Amino acid sequence: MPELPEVETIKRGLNNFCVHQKIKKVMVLCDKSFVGPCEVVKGHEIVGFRRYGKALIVDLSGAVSLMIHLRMTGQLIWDGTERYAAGHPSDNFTAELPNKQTRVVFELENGTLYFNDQRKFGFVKVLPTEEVLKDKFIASLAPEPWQTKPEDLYEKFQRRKNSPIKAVILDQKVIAGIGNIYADEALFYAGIDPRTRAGNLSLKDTKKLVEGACKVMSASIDSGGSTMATYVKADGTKGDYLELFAKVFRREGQPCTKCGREIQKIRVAGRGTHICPHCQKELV
DNA sequence: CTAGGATCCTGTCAGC
DNA sequence: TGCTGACAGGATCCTA
Repeated sequence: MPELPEVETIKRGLNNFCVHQKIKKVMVLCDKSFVGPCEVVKGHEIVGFRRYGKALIVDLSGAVSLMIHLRMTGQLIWDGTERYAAGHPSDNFTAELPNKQTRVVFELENGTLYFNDQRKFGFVKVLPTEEVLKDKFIASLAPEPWQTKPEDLYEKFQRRKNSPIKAVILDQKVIAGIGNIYADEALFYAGIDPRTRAGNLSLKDTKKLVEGACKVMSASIDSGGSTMATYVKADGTKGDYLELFAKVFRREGQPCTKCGREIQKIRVAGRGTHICPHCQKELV
């Protein structure tokens, strides 16, 4: 679930709450969720946080780093004098921890950091700091939307010309950080039907799509990511920031904010996909 | 090389 | 109530 804006939100929060603290103890409750020797982490201080696409890097003293990928259902929940939680939105944000979905626990000096992950697709991986950039996933990441040159992206679209454009922008080797929410939102911004073959986008279409990705992601980061724990709606019920800015994602059956026609949910590249059939045109 | 589908795992929800 | 299948904010692996 968590995409670039959510991971950026986590990074900023943890930098605020956890940096410069020593890791007193690590508990691995699910072997699959922790790659590498967990003993080497103990006793080291958190030096800082980095983010590459959807991957979070925790740099520790002793030239050791952690790479954390939340995949579909990962969450990082800081429990100190206050709670700070982000990632896949769920009751875990406010629940008693650890619980059934807790996979790794980091005891720090002023609180505890929980890595929760319902589906166990995510992981924490230990590696020497100098090898972070050599990690296969990190090394193959394309530039993020703000650094993407439309000309380069256009080239990649030509190479993948027969795939639906949505499938192509979900590929982290093509453009980094986009997931199912922001793919739908960026395509809506650009007025492009997600089923359009990538080869049918012009350079102008490509520019518009990059612009859309930048705008929707910046807006999300500015509002704290789409999945903060703290958002309470006016009526007192819980919500997430998603509903503050999403124009199509999870809005099937509701009117399009531009034209009033009904937002539809379809299936593209094996993923649930939300479109306005009137505002988004299939390019041929 | 590309394109498409299966797969990892747990949980929830709709339909019968 | 219980069962079944579909689906889920990701990425990789396998096959053609």
